[in-house]
Amino acid sequence: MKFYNTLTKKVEEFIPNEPGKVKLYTCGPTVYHFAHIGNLRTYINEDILEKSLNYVGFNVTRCMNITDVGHLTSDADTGEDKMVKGAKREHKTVLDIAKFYTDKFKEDCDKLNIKWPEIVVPATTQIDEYIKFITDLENKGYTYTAGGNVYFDTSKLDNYYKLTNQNEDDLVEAVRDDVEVDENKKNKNDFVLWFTKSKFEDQELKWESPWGYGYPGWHIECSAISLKYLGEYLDIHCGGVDNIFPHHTNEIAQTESRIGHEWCKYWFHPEHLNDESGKMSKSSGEFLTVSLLESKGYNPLAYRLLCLQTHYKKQLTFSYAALDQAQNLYDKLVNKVNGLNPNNLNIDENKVNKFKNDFKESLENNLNTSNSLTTLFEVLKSDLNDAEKLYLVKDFDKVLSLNLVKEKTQREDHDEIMKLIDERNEAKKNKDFATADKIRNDLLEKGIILVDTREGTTYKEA
RNA sequence: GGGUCCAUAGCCAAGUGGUAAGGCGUGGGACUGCAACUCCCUGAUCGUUGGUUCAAAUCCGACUGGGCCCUCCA
Repeated sequence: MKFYNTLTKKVEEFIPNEPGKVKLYTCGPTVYHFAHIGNLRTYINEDILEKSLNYVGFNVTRCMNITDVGHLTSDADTGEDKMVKGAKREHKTVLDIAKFYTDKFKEDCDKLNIKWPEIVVPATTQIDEYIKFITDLENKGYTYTAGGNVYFDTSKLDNYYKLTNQNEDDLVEAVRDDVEVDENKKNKNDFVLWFTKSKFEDQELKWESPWGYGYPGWHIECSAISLKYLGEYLDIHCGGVDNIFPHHTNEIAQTESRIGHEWCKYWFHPEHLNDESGKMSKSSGEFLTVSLLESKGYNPLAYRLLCLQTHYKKQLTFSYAALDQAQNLYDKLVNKVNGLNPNNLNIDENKVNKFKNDFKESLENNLNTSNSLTTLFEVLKSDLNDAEKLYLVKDFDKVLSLNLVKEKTQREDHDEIMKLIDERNEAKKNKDFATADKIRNDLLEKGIILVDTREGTTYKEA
């Protein structure tokens, strides 16, 4: 298995610390609002990574945090906390908001067939861990206190920038207009581990600590949760590209300072979904959620398919034209797959294995999902028998997760429908097309689509 | 200013040195009472420009054009 490693800037063969086992950490969502489909693209690609690792034989343990504390608004560094803002908007407490949007996020993941990690940890449940973590760093001399806050002193590190190839001289402070320079920092890339002096007046969640009543910095949660649940040797750390600096850079700094050795060898960063103007955001442009797509008649899995057609290291610009294409393709795939009739056919292992191998090689080659889809199309076009095709579709769908095979459970009114089909065929024979079309349309209104084939007429559900 | 990702037909795209996969759409055809479904056929010399090479979309340089990051973010 090879994939692009941000740490080395190369596509590399993946070798876990323990043969056959993978410890995978993914940065989770900040649950102050609905996720948009751009957020979800990252999780789709991380899902593909996890399932591909499983497909080629690894045993994956995955952990994800839920950020429910301490994040700024998108508007200004000096503004309200995102969580607080969400709470005010909806007249709820911060933790109610977090619960609500965590549930919504999980629903979106379910609709997109993104597997929910076995370990999911809300940040607010681990305050003791952060305090232990920061105390350790303090004892080792990596911190200082200024202006009421505890900072990490990056000058103690030789290779703070190993993830990004930057250097301190070229770093521009407060490059965004809405960010203020923090005068308390000794070095421009130092960052806060524990706040007691909030930038926002109304930070709602605070805890007692050795440094005073306050709340954790923005980076400590992922480090602490990862160490606690996955140990000192992490195999892969994931997150959207926007996390590379400063979030992941700071995670490496504090974690390796604490444990005293290299922490994680592989860093996986899928690219963003953009809209015409660039990075998709919740505050500008159309707020594209899974629910919105559904309300417009799209299947969420058509969006998943759209993502899989593109490589994860390539930015994708969202358009309804592209989504329409994906929806068309999705419908065609489902039609083809469900037209297969595997009864009483045997599976020839040799013929099947050739395709399985192609599929696997595509995934192993830096998660080339576009090519793995091509293998799927080739299977459906090939001269394999229907049992073999269905077997492969099911096998591929372990990774693709597009629900291509609809389980056929017979409807209660099956006999009734078949009777109507007979009546329609009788009418057709008598050239009474008015009656024939009426039967077809009546059934369509009930969500039943008639399918005429050479072998006769069947039906399917819309 | 620095870092980083990208640039292939109308659209989505694969391609990692040997002379352009696949998909959607379009157009044509088969099937059909008409349709839907399905099936067949149908298109590009790869942002520009130098260079390396017998050979480059693929390697190197320059340029152009996009996106992202430089303390919220997926």
